[in-house]
Amino acid sequence: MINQDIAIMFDTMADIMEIRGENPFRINSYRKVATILRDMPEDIGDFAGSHPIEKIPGIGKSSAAKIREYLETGQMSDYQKRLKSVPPGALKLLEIPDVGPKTIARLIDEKGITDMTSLEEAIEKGRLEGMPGIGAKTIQKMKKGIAFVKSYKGRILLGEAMPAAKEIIAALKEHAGLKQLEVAGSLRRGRETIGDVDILAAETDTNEPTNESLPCSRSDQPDHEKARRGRHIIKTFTRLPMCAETLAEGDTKGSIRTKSGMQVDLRVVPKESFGAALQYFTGSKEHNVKLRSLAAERGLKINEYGVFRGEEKIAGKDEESIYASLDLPFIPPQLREDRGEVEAAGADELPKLIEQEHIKGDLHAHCTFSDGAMTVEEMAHAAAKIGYRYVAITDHSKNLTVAGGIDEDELKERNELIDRVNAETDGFSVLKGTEVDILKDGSLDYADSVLEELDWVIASIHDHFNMSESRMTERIIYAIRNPHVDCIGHLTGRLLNRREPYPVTVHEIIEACSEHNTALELNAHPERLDINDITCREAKKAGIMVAIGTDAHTAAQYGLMRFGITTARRGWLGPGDILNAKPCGFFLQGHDA
DNA sequence: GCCGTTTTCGGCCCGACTGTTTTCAGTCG
Repeated sequence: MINQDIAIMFDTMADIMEIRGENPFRINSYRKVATILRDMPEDIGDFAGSHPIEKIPGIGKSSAAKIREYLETGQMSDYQKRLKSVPPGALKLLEIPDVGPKTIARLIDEKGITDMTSLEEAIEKGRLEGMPGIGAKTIQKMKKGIAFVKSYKGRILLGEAMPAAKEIIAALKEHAGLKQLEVAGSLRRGRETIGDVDILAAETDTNEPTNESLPCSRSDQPDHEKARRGRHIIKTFTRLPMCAETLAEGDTKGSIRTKSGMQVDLRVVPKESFGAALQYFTGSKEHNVKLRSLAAERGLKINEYGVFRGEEKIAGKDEESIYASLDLPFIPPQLREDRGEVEAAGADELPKLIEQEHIKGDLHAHCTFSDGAMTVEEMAHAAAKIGYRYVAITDHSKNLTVAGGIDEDELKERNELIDRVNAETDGFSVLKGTEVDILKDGSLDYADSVLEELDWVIASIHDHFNMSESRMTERIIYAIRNPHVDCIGHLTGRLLNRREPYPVTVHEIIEACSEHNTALELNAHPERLDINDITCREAKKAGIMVAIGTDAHTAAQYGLMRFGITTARRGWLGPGDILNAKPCGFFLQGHDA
């Protein structure tokens, strides 16, 4: 995708400028351009064909010219020039924790370091010793950091980070007697991958003054007493059983690496500032910057302790108060990416977002007929038990032999079983479904006469990933045109940290879906989250419905629905945009079942 | 480099922790 290619160039230029010590605000604007390009649903080349690039807020004349040059020539001369100004391996050094641009610049200029290998060598030979400001501890940290970068396997998946965070919160509640604890950061915003886990704790003390009008620094509490309590909480944190290494341990902040390699930061804040701190540490940075500029226009100042008019604290106990001080409604964490949510909130046009309670069923599940681990009955009972009204059993089709895909006879047998299960159940239905393979030429793995017997047809790609973008797109559109196809499964086939998405022109798919009234699946498995948040939002704009499915192969995986919901919320989707917020009857219309 | 219902120049968020420091720079979020 060309947007991603250009975004990487802008990010790389920003990295180089940091090492070269250029104006931080200029660097920031380069990073912003990269983010804008990544978040753009459409191809920047297509966009540039009909719009001036500099009309995009955040992209000015200078960046637009760079982008245009690349679109026209396949080259960006500023990028090439900047690349030559640092050793090619030096950028990788930025990934080492606690090693930043200033240090790297000195390593290059004073010691001739060019990459990770030469840095390791210099450390081994003691060549860094005696550098002013870089002592034994810093060198030791570098060594550890290099080992960490080498073992690094990518960002942590939402589905791994959330349970880990919950476990730590439970342990802190137990060992430190804390009541108010929340996940913050990108994990709270529900990003599909997370750099590190942020947790926020409020000090618990019944004697604490709660007078909102007092700035926190004028609390009756002696500072040393607060510091002592904070330190105690942080010490408890760094001694939790899951902690493998302590990275920092202060009065209000601690940082550990867990045994599974995750960095977890804990911050302790006064109770009366909990909302301000939660808002602040949830981010995103871009969202906060926007709020701060809104505050500045009103003569207010926001920091992690509250909202202040001069010395007077006017908000901070909860997040609602922070937004209210700016005359804004509460903005859900999943929207806080500076993608228009602050403006929408100001105009009272925030969408009503999908919630777990709106979900009436799961539209993607497997049973023992294909590669699932549980029977139709077991899957049905488990779904009914969590309060669903239906589940679609969507076994693989015969082409997908590795996953036990079933042929027409087996499908018929399974459908008869589903009929029997449904006959015995009240208020709950099993939908007769399939996840039918889209074959290489776009045709489907079952004939129309077979598909028309089913309540719910997901069509998915499971092979021939290496096609060109245009052929892959045609292949999927061919399937969309089949009137029996209700939904396209995991559109891009990506596996986070493991497999790149196959190339597909998303806006053409969306157009085709819109034309043929076909839904897109939001596969809720944390490795997939496919379609992603950006595509969700595009689908909504085009009026396409989204079906959240967990791809459950066992009943326990119904719980993955929450990650799908989070992603849908990030895509601004509400109950009206989600197919499985509809009642069961919606899926049975037109069928005999 | 970007932006402007005060502005075309001057601002762009800011506090905690660490290490190597005699008062602060670098890193991080």
